[in-house]
Amino acid sequence: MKVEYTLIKREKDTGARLGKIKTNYGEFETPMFMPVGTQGTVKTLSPEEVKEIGSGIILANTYHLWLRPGDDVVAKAGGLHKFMNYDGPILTDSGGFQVFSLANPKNITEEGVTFKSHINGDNLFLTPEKSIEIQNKLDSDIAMSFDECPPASASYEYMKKSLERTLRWAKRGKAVHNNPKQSLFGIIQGGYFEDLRKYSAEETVKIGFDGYAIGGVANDNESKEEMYKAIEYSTPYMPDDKLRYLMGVGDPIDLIEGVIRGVDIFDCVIPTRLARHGHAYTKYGKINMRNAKYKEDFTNVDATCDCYACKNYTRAYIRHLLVANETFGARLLSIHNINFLINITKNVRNAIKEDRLLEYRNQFIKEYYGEN
RNA sequence: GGAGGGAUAGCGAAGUGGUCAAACGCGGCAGACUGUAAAUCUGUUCUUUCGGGUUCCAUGGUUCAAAUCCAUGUCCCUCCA
Repeated sequence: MKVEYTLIKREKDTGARLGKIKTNYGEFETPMFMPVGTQGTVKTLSPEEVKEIGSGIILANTYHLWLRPGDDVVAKAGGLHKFMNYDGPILTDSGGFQVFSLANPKNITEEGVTFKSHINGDNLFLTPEKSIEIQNKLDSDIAMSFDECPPASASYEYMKKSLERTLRWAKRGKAVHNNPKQSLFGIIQGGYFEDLRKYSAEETVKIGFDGYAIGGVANDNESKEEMYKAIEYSTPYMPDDKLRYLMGVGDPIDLIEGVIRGVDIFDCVIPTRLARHGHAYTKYGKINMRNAKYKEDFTNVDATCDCYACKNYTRAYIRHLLVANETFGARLLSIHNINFLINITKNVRNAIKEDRLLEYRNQFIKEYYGEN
């Protein structure tokens, strides 16, 4: 089956959506945060741990799995779920973001994109058809259209040209998509230009997908205000009865602001990357757990947190692990940070149910950014 | 007893007359990170009232100028008896 989205209610002040999504691998409530497992693993965590944290769905990457171990290997294993022993829903990104993020030389033409493999420098050619074909084989629950994700600094003219090509790519991808169990999502581009976002959204919806994503907002150093506007420019044109996915966004406040603007799911590498780099989210802001001041801090990372790391380990111990380069430290913080974001989405869901989302947002900001 | 090598910042290690407050690595202290080329990257690390001040085992010397040359001492290492 395709994923089925049900809109349960809208929050009274903001219109934020509480929903439910059904997949072949179970259902979960939205808003939801999706941990990133680029190479078929949420770095340092087992699939069981990811599920225990309460994550409804994870993301894996077409580009990376195509290069290694290869989509054929995954297909032979029986698909990505079996290959990585994860029986929850999986969304695969199309490799489109890698067009933006991977090192040059790269050449973008109507036909597709020429990459240099980041692993061995091989020349690679990825097309919309190829991306969908790979995702069909990976057998994820949700495949993403192959898009171009231009830098935020791109000119209006380039953005327009790029977005139109992305629309043509979306059609081509849809035309070859042939996995009946897999949903296919379209991606809205258009940078921070209101008319381009509207145009991209309307045209993408016209093509017709099982869900829709907003792309190109987490590219480079845009301000949060710009990013929020790009979301506002997009969501009004996205259908009520389909899942809305904001790609690459995961700063705690951005999750809340995204939901307020009509978004259902998010993905982001940041909780796990920050964890590996020694940072932890807390109710009172982000902290660098490597700092000397935690050397003899025998409290847990976040007094309000009930995750495995916080229930069992102290800041002093985790700092020791980080400083000693022990992977267990990165693991504990990955558990904690993902838990923190998943918890935000849980709090957001409750706030929607109780029609107090703005109140929740304001309280969160006060505590997270306040002096404390 | 004899021959040779060495002592440089928290540690390891470059530098062998001026461009040296002294490369580089580690360690320390901070910062960044938003569809993961990311357990990565960046800054900083004698002292200072930012003018300077005091350094390269110790003491004395040569020189306009010494971490670098000379003398003596102390300690360490290797080899031969």
